[in-house]
Amino acid sequence: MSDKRRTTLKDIARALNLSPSTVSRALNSYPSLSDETIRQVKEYAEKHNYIPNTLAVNFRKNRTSILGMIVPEIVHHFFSTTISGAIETAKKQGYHVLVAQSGDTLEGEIFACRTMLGLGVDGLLISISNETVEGDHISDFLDEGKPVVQFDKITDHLKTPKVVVDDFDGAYNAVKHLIRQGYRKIAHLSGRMDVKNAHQRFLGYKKALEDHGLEFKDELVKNCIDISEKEGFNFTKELMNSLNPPDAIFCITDLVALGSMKFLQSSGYEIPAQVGLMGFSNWMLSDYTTPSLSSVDQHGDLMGSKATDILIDLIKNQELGKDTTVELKTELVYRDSSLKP
Amino acid sequence: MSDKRRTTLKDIARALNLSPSTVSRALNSYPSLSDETIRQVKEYAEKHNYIPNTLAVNFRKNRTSILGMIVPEIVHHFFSTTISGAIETAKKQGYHVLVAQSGDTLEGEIFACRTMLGLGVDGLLISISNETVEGDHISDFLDEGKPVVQFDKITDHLKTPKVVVDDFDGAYNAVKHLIRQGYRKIAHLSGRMDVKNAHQRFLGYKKALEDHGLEFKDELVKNCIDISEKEGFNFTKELMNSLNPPDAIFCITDLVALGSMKFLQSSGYEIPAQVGLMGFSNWMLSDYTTPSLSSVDQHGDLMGSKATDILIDLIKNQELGKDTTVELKTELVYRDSSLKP
DNA sequence: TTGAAAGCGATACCAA
DNA sequence: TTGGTATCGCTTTCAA
Repeated sequence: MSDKRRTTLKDIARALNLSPSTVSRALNSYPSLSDETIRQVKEYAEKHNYIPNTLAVNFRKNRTSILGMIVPEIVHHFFSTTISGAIETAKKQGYHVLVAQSGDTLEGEIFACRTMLGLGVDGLLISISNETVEGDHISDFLDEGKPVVQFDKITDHLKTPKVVVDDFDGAYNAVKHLIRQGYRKIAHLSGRMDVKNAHQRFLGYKKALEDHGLEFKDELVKNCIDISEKEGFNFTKELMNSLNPPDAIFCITDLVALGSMKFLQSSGYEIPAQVGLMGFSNWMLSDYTTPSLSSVDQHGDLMGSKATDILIDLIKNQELGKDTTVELKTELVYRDSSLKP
Repeated sequence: MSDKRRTTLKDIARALNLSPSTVSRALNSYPSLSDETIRQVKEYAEKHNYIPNTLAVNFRKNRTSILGMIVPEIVHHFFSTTISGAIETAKKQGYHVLVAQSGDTLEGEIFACRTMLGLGVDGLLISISNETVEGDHISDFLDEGKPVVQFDKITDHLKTPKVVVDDFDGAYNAVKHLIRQGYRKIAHLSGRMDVKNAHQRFLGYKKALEDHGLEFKDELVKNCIDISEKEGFNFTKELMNSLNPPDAIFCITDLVALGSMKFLQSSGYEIPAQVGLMGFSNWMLSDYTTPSLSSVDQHGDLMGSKATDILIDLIKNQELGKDTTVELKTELVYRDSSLKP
C-alpha cells in the first residue's frame, strides 16, 4: 500500500514561513489578509495538491456536512427520484446525503436513525414507515439540536417542517379530468384510510364528484390493503361484475391501475373506450403499457430537492424549524387510458 | 435549540478518578484491565448516557466507516437495486454507503470522486460512466491507500477487483432459449461495440447461433447508440420491412425491447406467435407489459452486495486488492413474449 | 495583517 | 493494571 502522507496545512506554513493560522485564513480567503499572502498560499496549496482533511475540519467544527435520508424502499421509482433530487440539491450546497431504507418497518427505521445519529449527520430527511406512529427515535435528532424535515409519508406527531404533495388536489384533478372526458360512473380503488395520502386522495375523489353533480357511491370505492397489482385485479373484477359497473376507475397507485388494466383487458373491456383508467404516481412504466396509463406525477425530484433546501437552511441557521407544511402541486399526465374517443 | 454538552470520555475520567486512557480502554473492553474497572466505567457511562463522539474517533483513526458509491444514474431500476444491495450488506458490517451519481458524464464522475475523497470515505464502489476511459480520478483513491471495487460498467485500465454479470453467458442462454422455442431467424438489437457489456452480449448471441447450427447474418444485427425505446422501434421497423425479416429479436435492453414491441404490435405482428422477443435487465416493467417480456435478470442486489463484501474485506485487511473479476451468473426469466405456442 | 497557542475528543505510546 | 501525555489537522480566540 502506498502511504505518502498528504500535504497538511502545517506543511504549507512551514514551507512558506507563515503560521498555520495564517495559512488557514488564507485558504478560506479571510478579508483581513493581504492579497499577496492569499495568492502565495493558494498557489503553493494548488501546486502541492493540498486537500484539506475533512475529518479534522468536521471534528473541529463539530459537523459532517452529511445529511441523513431515510426512505421506506430505495428500489421504488418514486423514492429513487426523491433521493436523486436530494443528492443533487445537497451537492450544490456542499452537502452529502447518506441514504438508508427502513424496509417500511419501525424496527428498520429505528436502526437507521440510530446509526445516522451515531455517525453524526447534520440533519435528517425522512419519509416514515407504515408502522411509525409516535416517532421518538426521530425526536432524538431534535433533542440533539439536529433539524429534521419530513417528506411524502409524514406524521403530525412530529413538529417538523414537512414537504408533501397535494394529494387532495391531485386526485381532484384526476377525477375532474375523467369527468370531462365524459365518464360518469367513476370508481376508486383506494388505500387504507388511516394513511394520510390515501385519505386525501379519497377526499379529492369525492369532492370532484360532488362538485360536478355526480353522486358519490360507497360501493364504487374499494380499499386496498397492501396496494398491490393483485388487489387492483381483484377489486376491478368485483366492480365490473357488480350490478352497477363503473365506466372509469381512478386508482390510488399505478401498480393498482396495472392490475386493473390486466383484468379489464383479459375480460375484453376496451380501454379507454369502455372503461377509463387513471393511476397515481406516474411510474416509469405508465408510459410503456398498452394502452399507456394516465397518471398523476408527484415530482419526486422536486420533493427531495425542496426538503433538502429547507433542511440545509435550518442547519445553517442553527434552527430546528417550525411545524409547517409545504404542499407541492402534482401534475396530470394524460395518456391513452383516459382519453375517451 | 437544546445545547447540553454531551458527556465526554474526560468527564468520566474525572468523575471516577481515572485517566482518560483507562476509561477509553475500559469502554473498549481491553483485556488487560481489571473487570472491576471495566464494570465501573461502563456503568457510569451507561448512567450518564455517554455517546462516543464519532467525529473524534474517525479523526483520530483516520477512517469514517463510510463507503463511497458512484453510479451513472440513481433513478434506474438496475442501479437502485445495486445500491440497495450495497447498503444492506454494508449495514451488516457496520459500514455506511454514500451514494453519488455521475450522470454518465466524466465531469460528474470526477466531481463525485473529489468530494468523496475529501470527505474521507474508506473505499469506493463504482460503476463508471460512458465517458470514462483512463480513470485517473479513480486511481487517486488507490494512491491514498483506499481500495476501489468496480461493478457492472467497468474499465480494464484500472487494476482493481471487479464484479460483473456474465453478459456473454446471459446472452447465450437467452438466444439458446429462443432457438429451443423454435425461432430460426433471430435478430439482435445490440449496443455500441466499444462498450464491454454490449460487446459480450453480442458475442454470446453469435456463439449461440453457431453452436446450434444457425447462420450468423450481419444484416440481422443493428447497433443502438443511445439504447433507447425509439431505436428499438425504428430498427425493428427496418428489420421487419427488409427482404428477410427475422422471426425473433433479442434486444440488448428491456427498454429497446419495448420499442420493438410497440412497433410489432402497431404493425399487427403477433408476439410470440409470429415474432419472439427477449430483453435484457429484467426491469420491473417487463412483468407488466402485454405480452409480458422475457428477459435476463442481472441480480443487481447481489452485485451490489458482492462488491461491498469485497471492498470491506480489503479495507479491513488494509489491502488494495488484485485485478480480479467476479462474474455473476444471470438468470433467464421466461415470460410470454418468447414462449412460442 | 499576522502569530502564538489552546483545544476539539479520543487513542496509543511509553512509563510506572 | 493503570497513568501521563503527545497527537491527529484544523480553527479560533487573544495578542501583537
